[in-house]
Amino acid sequence: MTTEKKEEKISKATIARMPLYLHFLQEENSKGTQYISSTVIAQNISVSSVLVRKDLALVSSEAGRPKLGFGVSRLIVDIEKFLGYDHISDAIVVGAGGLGRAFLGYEGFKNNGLNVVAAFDVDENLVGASVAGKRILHMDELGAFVAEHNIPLGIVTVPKAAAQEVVNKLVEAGVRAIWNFAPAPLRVPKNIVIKTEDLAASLAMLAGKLYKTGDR
Amino acid sequence: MTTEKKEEKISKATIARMPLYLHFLQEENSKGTQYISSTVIAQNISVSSVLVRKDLALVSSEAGRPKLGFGVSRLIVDIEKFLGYDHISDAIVVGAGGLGRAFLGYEGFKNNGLNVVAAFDVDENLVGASVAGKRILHMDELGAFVAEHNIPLGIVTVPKAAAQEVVNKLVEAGVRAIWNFAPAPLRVPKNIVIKTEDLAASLAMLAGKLYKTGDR
DNA sequence: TTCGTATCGATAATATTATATCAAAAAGAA
DNA sequence: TTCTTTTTGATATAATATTATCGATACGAA
Repeated sequence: MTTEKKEEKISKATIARMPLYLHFLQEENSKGTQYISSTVIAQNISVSSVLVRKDLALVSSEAGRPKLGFGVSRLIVDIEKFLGYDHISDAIVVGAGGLGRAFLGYEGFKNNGLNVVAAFDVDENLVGASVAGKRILHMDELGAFVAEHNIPLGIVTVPKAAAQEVVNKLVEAGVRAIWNFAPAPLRVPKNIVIKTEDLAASLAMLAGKLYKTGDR
Repeated sequence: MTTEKKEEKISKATIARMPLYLHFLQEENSKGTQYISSTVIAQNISVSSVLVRKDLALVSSEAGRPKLGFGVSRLIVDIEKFLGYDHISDAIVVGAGGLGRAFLGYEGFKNNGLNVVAAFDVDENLVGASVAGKRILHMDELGAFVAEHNIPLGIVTVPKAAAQEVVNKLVEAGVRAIWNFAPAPLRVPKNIVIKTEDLAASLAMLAGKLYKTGDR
């Protein structure tokens, strides 16, 4: 079945709105709402209704119906599929510090299709311990583990100085994507997908907005 | 001296690039580089040189010099000032779960002008404990603490269900900005600055890019 | 001192993203 | 069935962000 789904370029801004749509739709769904209009969605997400329709048209093959709106459950399925929430994939965390252990202990990402299965570190005091039933293993075991379990995603929570080296090891081990929380821009081969979570930049925006309010 | 600095609207995209510029400039500075051209910066940040000049013009009053480029140390000072890294302000964390304790234990944000001084929770098993010398207090003490220490920023790391209530308490207590890590859109009065860190959306972008590479 | 050149900063052109407008579709009432 | 109304989806417009172009500046060499 060569569905030949035209893979149009979907902007980051649109992707970023998808979880908002999804969240609201799930809420409505649990209230028993069957159909919903773009106007209602728009008001709750604080965007324009036209934008809602454009966004939804990009990820859902089912068109909205005049006078009725969009089918809530169908939208949920389509958005979840688009976001990859419909198939859970495994991930490992490298760096078992505070943030790394938080990832180990947090089950919430299962709702986002993400299952963290183990952590890795070089600190002998941490290696061997478990958090929420998930082991902390030594970095030396990383390569074999990734290969054996075919892990597609590595989450990097090590200090800045170690980040590039860790990323190299992950790439070598065979992960296809990296979610980086170290405050450093990293270099990866072109076929590897990387997203650096720049909390400093976020904080900067917060500070910037505070500044604009004058009260600093 | 009414400098009357025209506070132009600086886009989020520009603000997000500032930490990248800063990081690179600090690296160059430590290597002893005195002057640097927009072209060189552009190559390292992977943006166009024109954009670099535009961005820098927005935050630095000192102009670049033809044939030489921009003064590195001066740029660092100006960017840090713009980002608010030059004056450290205090913050509290609400929710002493994995992520909340990670914030308590992480000193790195001091470089970004942020000092986390205490955490709050309702769990009696956590209240009274300390992480990295910082106390975990009971939610009931939040109001008095914020008022007494004049805390401007609250970091929310509670589960989704509790997030709105916590935010209300923070606002009532008198914080002026909120950094929200709960996966929920929250309502705040207009004079309060809020930034929701939507990790689900980030993850979605990662998944989206992976999808585009076809190898899913 | 003069010249050649690297670099900036201003302006114009393009690309991207969001909003406004409106004809067409279809549910539900009369 | 026919009419009214809501809502979609397509197209046009506007706003924003990025890139291209080019004259002006000043460093450093001759």
